[in-house]
Amino acid sequence: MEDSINNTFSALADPTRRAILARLALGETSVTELAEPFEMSMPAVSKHLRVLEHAGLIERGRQAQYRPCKLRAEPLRQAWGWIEEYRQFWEESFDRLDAYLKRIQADESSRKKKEKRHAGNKRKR
Amino acid sequence: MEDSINNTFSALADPTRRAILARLALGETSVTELAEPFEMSMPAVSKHLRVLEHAGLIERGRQAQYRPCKLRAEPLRQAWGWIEEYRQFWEESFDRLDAYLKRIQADESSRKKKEKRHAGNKRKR
DNA sequence: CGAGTATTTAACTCTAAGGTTATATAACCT
DNA sequence: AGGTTATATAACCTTAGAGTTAAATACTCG
Repeated sequence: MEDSINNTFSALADPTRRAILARLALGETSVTELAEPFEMSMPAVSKHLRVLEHAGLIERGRQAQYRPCKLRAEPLRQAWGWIEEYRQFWEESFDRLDAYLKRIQADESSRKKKEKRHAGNKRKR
Repeated sequence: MEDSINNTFSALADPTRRAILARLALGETSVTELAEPFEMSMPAVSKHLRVLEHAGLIERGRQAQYRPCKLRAEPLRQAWGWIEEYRQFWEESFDRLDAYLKRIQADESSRKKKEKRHAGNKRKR
């Protein structure tokens, strides 16, 4: 389980493999067709597929001499879930921006009310 | 940009680094404290931190002889966004289940209405 | 300044990852 | 059976990753 997320993330760390997944999102296809866009040998692609399969990100069938590959998104769901836990941290900046805008607004209105306060109004960073 | 997602995913592929991020989610802290839970040397942890920093997942400050680390979630947001694109694929099974349940329900009611239709009612898979 | 603490860098080892070419396997088609 | 197509495996090379220990650096404090 812990292991599976390792496999997922390390599978996703390679651009060739991400491209393969992107292609598979359009639909099941053969190894040869998957290999076509890449400037690398078939065995290299075959290895990438093995990694993806091992990570559970693809399934392979058999259809005549073809071994069609198909996306399996379950591990992506897990990875997504892991990252999701940190969501508050990237939304924080929006919160800060929001808070900042609110402060600005407050300043605007208080400046209108009492014009006396001068500009050097430092805030904690 | 393409590169940065490589760095993010490969940084996340290591359990030590994920644990470090989890710790940092609780708040900024020193390298020594980060290293404490792990059975590995300081230089090893230091290297992990360098990887995380290079991926933009942490920031480091200076405070006396300490070099406090702090979570930076922006790359997580990107990674999350990348995975998010595949969301429909892991939700598909729920959709299928949903569709299945609807079919069952339909069958139930139609069975009640006209009891004549027999069971071998194949559907496309 | 000099000792102590926190952290990084250097130099090295070991294993795994990603690629290659050449060869094997599997199923198809006469 | 024998040739063709699709894919996988074997054996190999090169580089990167994760660890180690030992030494350097960057501060603090008395």
